[in-house]
Amino acid sequence: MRVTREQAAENRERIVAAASRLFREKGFDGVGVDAIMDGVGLTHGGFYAHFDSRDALVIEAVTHAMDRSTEKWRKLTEETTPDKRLSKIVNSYLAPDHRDDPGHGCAVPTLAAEIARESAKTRRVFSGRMEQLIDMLAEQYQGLPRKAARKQAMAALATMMGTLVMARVAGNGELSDEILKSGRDAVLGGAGAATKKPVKWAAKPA
Amino acid sequence: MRVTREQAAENRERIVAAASRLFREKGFDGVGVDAIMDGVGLTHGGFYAHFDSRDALVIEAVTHAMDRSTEKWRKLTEETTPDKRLSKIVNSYLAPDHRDDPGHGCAVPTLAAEIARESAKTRRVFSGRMEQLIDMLAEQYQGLPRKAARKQAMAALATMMGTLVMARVAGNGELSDEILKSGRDAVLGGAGAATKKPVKWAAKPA
DNA sequence: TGTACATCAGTGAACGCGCGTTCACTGATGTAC
DNA sequence: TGTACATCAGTGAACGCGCGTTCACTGATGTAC
Repeated sequence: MRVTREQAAENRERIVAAASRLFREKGFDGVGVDAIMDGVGLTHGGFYAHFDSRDALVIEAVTHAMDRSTEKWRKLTEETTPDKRLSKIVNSYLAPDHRDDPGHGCAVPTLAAEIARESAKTRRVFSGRMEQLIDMLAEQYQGLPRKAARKQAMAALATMMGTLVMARVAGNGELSDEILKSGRDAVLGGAGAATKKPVKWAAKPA
Repeated sequence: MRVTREQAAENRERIVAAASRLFREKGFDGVGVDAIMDGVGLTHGGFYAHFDSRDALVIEAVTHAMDRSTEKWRKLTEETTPDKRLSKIVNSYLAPDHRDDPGHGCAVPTLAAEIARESAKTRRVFSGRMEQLIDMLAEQYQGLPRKAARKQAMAALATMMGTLVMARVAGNGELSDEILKSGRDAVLGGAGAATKKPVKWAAKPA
């Protein structure tokens, strides 16, 4: 039975949102068209009224997830004073809540490794969104020249997403929390580390 | 037709090695039993003379890959003076050669995100091998107390594997090389950065 | 404003294909005498 | 050391299931007059 144009548009958006969440939770190969449409309360046959193929949805779902992350970081910075923005982002990213709920979290730790194996087109789209996150982080390194800030931002994102992946592998116990903390301290400068002054990241071996 | 016990044992090892490489290249869901056995020159039916199930092979293949990484790092440290060991490991890890050949590289960037979704048992096994890598890195932070060294090592591995994932998403062009360099400099202290003295990792925003 | 017709989002069955697993069979290896 | 039999790694066909996609159909929405 036909529905309103408006309703149809809303359904389409809900399919993208559901897919976006399910892919982050179970991976691209862990979720079928069936499960996605179930998650929206529709039947699988109707899927192709909205998308040419499952692959087309994959791209949309991933960009949707990435845009939500950018949005979230934007909100975080807006409600925080400039000197606390970096720590705000990093602490919310490397928090148990984020670790334990990949479906609503950043798509880089959950899907980037799989995207690295996808077509050049898909990788380019994702790459572009990754650079948006990098740019937002770079803005937080105001004390550094533009290029150096960008470099710090790249390494920060790599550390953040790598830390989250490793923490998730470790589960949610002591080791996992330890990993999260190591990531926070590495990016933010190690307040509360073993020594009084900030632990020097990349300390030279004795 | 039956083969020597010796031959059979060798075939088993070759199946594990082939699976290990193929999983790293294409992901757990990107390779079937068929393709693995093809890679060894056998037919798929014979697979079950060696393994109870495909899942059983997955665990063996992953530990195989991780043990090869540990072995490689061990060799690298043995042939290098203590003060250059960390940079030796990091530079070989964050090199274009490694980025462009995931099949023979570290399993953490290629498979950890997928393993995070596997059973607790699988995650525990992988976690244990990850800690071996962390321990080896921690040994390179001789100037720090045991706990601080371990913490640096965790963050270093997170940065290294995160950097590799992001570099692979970016392909193998300019952006990808830039990402690789940001990771090397972050872990090793930024020699060759925009400023003369090492860029302070985790520089406080102005 | 009301009526007749065209459109098309959504339904549910069906198709085709890939993949993990099973199984009867083969024939060289391993073992018992 | 040689012979007879049991074992079992490997073969290739077949099974069953899940999944992406197609399709005829439904009936409310949108449109033309």
